[in-house]
Amino acid sequence: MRVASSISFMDCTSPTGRRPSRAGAPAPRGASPFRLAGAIEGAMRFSQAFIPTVKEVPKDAVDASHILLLRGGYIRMIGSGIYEMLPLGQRVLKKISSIIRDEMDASGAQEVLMPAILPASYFQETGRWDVYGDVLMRLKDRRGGDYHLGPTHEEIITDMIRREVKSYRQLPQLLYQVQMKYRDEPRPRAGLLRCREFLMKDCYSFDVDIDAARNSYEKMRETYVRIFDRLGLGYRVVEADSGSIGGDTSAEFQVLAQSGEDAIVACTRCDYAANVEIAESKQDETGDVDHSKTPERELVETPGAKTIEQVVAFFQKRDADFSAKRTIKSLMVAYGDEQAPSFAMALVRGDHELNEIKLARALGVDEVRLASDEEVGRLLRCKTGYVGPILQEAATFDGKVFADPAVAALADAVCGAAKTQYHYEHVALGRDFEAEVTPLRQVAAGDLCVKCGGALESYRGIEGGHIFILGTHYSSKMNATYLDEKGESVPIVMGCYGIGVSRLMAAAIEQHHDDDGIRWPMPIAPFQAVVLALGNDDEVQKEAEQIYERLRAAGVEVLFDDREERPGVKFKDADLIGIPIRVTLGKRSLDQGRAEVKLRDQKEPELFPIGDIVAQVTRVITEAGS
RNA sequence: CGGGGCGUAGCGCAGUUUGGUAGCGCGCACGGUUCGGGACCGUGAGGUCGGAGGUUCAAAUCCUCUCGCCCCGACCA
Repeated sequence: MRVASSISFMDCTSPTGRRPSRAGAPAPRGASPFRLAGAIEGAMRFSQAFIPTVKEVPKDAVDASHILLLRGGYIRMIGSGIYEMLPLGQRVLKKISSIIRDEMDASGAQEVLMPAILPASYFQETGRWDVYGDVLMRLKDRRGGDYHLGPTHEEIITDMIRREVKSYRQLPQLLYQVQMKYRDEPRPRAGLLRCREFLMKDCYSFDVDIDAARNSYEKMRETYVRIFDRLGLGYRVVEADSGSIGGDTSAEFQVLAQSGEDAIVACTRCDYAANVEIAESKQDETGDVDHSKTPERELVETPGAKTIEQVVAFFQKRDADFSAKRTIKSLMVAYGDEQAPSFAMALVRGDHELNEIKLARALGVDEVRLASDEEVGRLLRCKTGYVGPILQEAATFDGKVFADPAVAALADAVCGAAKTQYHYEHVALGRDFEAEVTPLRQVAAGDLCVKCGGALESYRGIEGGHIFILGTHYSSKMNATYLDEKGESVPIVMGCYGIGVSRLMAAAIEQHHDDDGIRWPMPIAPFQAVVLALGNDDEVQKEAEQIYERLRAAGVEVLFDDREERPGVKFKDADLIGIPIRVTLGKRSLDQGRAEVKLRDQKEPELFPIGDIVAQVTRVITEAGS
């Protein structure tokens, strides 16, 4: 065992593993006036910490953040999509939420805490008890009453507000909470990125009218920008679909990462950025398509050519220049009542993808789905793969047909003949078939920006935050009204603003890691620095301990690796856990009166006189900001 | 919900085809040697083979049912 240092009184436990006596603890914990900005309480000895790192890759983990959180001893899974936070994980969560709380408070929002377990009546009031379906974690109490765990809290907070707010004088209000949310996801995956229980900061604004609500929304947008900046994450604010939460205006804060679930496009020239679900690009030229020279339509037998790829391969045999850009992809979709669905046909150019959300909007419905093979057969009398807008006689389909502008721009195209094993050659919209022209396709890299005409780039992102103007969607359903100056009853205008706290912890790793482990941005690292004492030389141990004590006295969150482990083990663990600053002391450097400082982001260490270490470390932390 | 895969020691895996003493690596405990990038030698502890039922003299292994986990898709603030 190590020799106790005379200044180790602030330790959680003494080096002997026993608690220090009260009398020996002059400074109350958490009272250090020297704490650096962004620091949370705590320094720790590795030998006494609960940091169970593992060498081998857990078999069920695939994503970098999942693997590293498990290996680094941050989290453990106890059920599908349900995780425990170990001390390191909890520290990171605390740091992220304290930055969030700091900025939320600064924006004027007030923190509340609502229950996680909710009586069914609130969601029944807005219809979400049914709409949310299987995603709601439902329970019954002993008397058979219906309850559920909160997936989000619009109804509850709207109720809180409607009971108390009666007058315009009581508005605006801006309330938030940091709380566990529960969603029975169809498929939890990727560790903390998609859980059934997750930590979320949710905030709700209540305003007198839409203009005031826009103000709140703008204020939150700015607050979010400050939060994401402070977290040290690379992100884009993108226009987004509002989804099932309702409302019109919304923006997502997307943490950029190759492994992200969401595809987004961003302009290389201006600030336009959007989720591909709703992204638009500059309209393709559609005016004056000249098909006067287009040859007569021709029915071609195309055995086995079911996919665009196969069709292209078939026509390339005659014309080497033929490409998917000269084909029309025809898709049958079903919408409306699932018992008796309606059908529509969507046409996009062969090299484009259909955006179902855009099609749904064109149809004026919430969602559409691709028609089944059986449905296509019944409506068109042909197999999928040969669908086309020019129907054969036996077809019974009489729904709407929509075409993307890029299809309208084709003067001489190939499309399915709506007859199994056949395609048409030389067809053109307006001559051979009719369709309503509206943007339907998924925007892709290289398309032109709707705002400025610049080229769009594509990224992948992880949705870390989402802000919405809800309007009166909830307040009108729940009768949350106030009396205005004229004494008239008016529905409150709402907004809601979420940040996935636990998800951000994983997102940060997806964005910041290498082969050796995590590379935490300074503001959210569980510790700012780690001190490694190498070898079992008494002098080295003593000196390293002094450095550790001086760092903590200076307010640095520091982990002291005092374990009786070989150097390699300590280096590997330090890299894995991902602490930004590593201070290493070994016999060699001690003999020169020096210790080594290495940043997790850098390859090479730097040697400094031992007396300068504290200054160096605090300088790096200060420069990293938070 | 559709498709695929996997459940054997704390972790990672072999053993299942062809039924017959449950194994390996890591980790853990003890002793020794080592000590700047996951050391080495020796000794040792640790397993209802996911669960239930069945076939059999005999089941990790064959059959039936069931539970759980992962991946792809569908879905998703």
